[in-house]
Amino acid sequence: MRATPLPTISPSAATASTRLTNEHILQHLRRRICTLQLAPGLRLSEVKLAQDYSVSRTPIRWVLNRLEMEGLVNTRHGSGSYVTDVNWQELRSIYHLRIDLYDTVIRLNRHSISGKEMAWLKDYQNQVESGQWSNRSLSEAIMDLFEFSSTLIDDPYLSQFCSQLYFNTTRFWWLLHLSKDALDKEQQSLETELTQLIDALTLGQIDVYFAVRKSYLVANYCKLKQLYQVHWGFDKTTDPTNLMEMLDA
Amino acid sequence: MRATPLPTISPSAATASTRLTNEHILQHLRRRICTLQLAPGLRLSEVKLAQDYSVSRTPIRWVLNRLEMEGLVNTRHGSGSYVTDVNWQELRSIYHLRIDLYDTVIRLNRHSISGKEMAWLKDYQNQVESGQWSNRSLSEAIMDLFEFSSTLIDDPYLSQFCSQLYFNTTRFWWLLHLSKDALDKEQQSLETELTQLIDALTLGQIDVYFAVRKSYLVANYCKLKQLYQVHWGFDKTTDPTNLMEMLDA
DNA sequence: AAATTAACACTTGTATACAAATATTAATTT
DNA sequence: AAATTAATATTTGTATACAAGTGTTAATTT
Repeated sequence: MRATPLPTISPSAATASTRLTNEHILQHLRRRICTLQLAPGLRLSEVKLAQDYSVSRTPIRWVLNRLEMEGLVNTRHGSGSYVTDVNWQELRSIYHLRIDLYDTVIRLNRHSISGKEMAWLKDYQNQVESGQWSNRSLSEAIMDLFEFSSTLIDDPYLSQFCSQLYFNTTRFWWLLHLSKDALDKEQQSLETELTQLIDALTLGQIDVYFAVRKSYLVANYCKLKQLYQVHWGFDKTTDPTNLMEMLDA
Repeated sequence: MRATPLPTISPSAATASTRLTNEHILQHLRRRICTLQLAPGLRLSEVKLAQDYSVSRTPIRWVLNRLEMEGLVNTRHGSGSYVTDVNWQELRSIYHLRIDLYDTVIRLNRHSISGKEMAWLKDYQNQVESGQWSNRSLSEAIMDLFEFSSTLIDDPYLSQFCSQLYFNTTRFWWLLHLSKDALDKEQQSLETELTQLIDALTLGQIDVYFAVRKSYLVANYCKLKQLYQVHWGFDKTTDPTNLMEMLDA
């Protein structure tokens, strides 16, 4: 169920025969941040991470640098590396940008679908329809779909940038899917989106594919916006409310 | 003449009292790459750079990692760190993306001009009109204007992304301005652009500011495209011609 | 003489000791 | 007892020795 398979080890039991590459550690740590296993505000100790992944501080520092560039971590000399938090204002900006960027992708992207890609998506669809989904597993599955979609963007700069913005918003997915009811609806929503996406690729219309993706992003943004307004009033532009406070409420 | 003043030392004579920060080294090295002082294909030795900037390999490796993420350097284990080269295909993609992104900036950016920014631009205009400009100095001045413009983009993600793309195209500026004649025309072009930019800011129309910037980017792209077509024929999509070969011709 | 192989020099990657900065705790002063 | 200050522990940043990989050169073999 993964576009790029992650090593299935738990980080604290990294006694695998082959040493983990820096890229693997980066992906693994990023996932843990994006799925809220590592909550905003949490301090990440370099020595602790080094022990967890059975490497020295040097590769860990490489990974933390990457995560800092991506905006997921904030390192302070003598203090620690902290998982970043985002307030509503910043979150809204990122969503607006992501929505607008989809138009750029639709205009510029000239990717032609391969059989392998088509097969991946159909296999993914089967697994989504047949599986039982928890909060966590569905969240990860949706990340898998995003990562697959980003491989359909030919321009490496654009693809990477879209991913970076995604990583900074996906943590808030949890805000919308705390209840069992919301989870079921999300699964249904994903299934209908998948049929549309497959239809688009079957016709070879990559632009339609991303148009569908965009519409679901907009829908998600609207839901989040509504949730925010219900709980904290309308358009407080100077609102410092961050993710952790929203989760607590 | 700099938005963010660089230390004026030459890198080999870094005997300054205060140690250079990593950020300074990064900016300095990036400038040297973007102005072709460090040509595409060149191998950068970590120990050599460490000596030049009077630091150990550790900060240098941090800088090279950043430059690799920006796409300006390519590091290979056991071999070296090489300044990247770009072929026409890739260059065109980046230009298309940059042009399209200006529309995103125009749509989303809500920056209000401060007196300080206005003053900077007018001072810049004075210096451009009064100064004598060589190839090198005009190239650096144009980079200064870009860096100033990017500070007018509020969204940090969008601003940084635009900068990254800029760094990957600006090296080709030299292709268009090898002759004294082209240089003079470029200076005149810059002067007229500046009056338009100042007019836009005076009226508080930041969107117009970036519309002007966009038009000059498009003009530059067209010039480059024309140059390419004259020398290497039309639309060879599989053309591996890179910057170094174009400069040689 | 040509091809192959082994030895060596050189470069980046990792691990680790130490330096600099920060956070915490204990001691001191008021 | 409260506030301040000094001492200590903890954390990230830097320098450096060593490991792993690469490229070149010289020796060896055919």
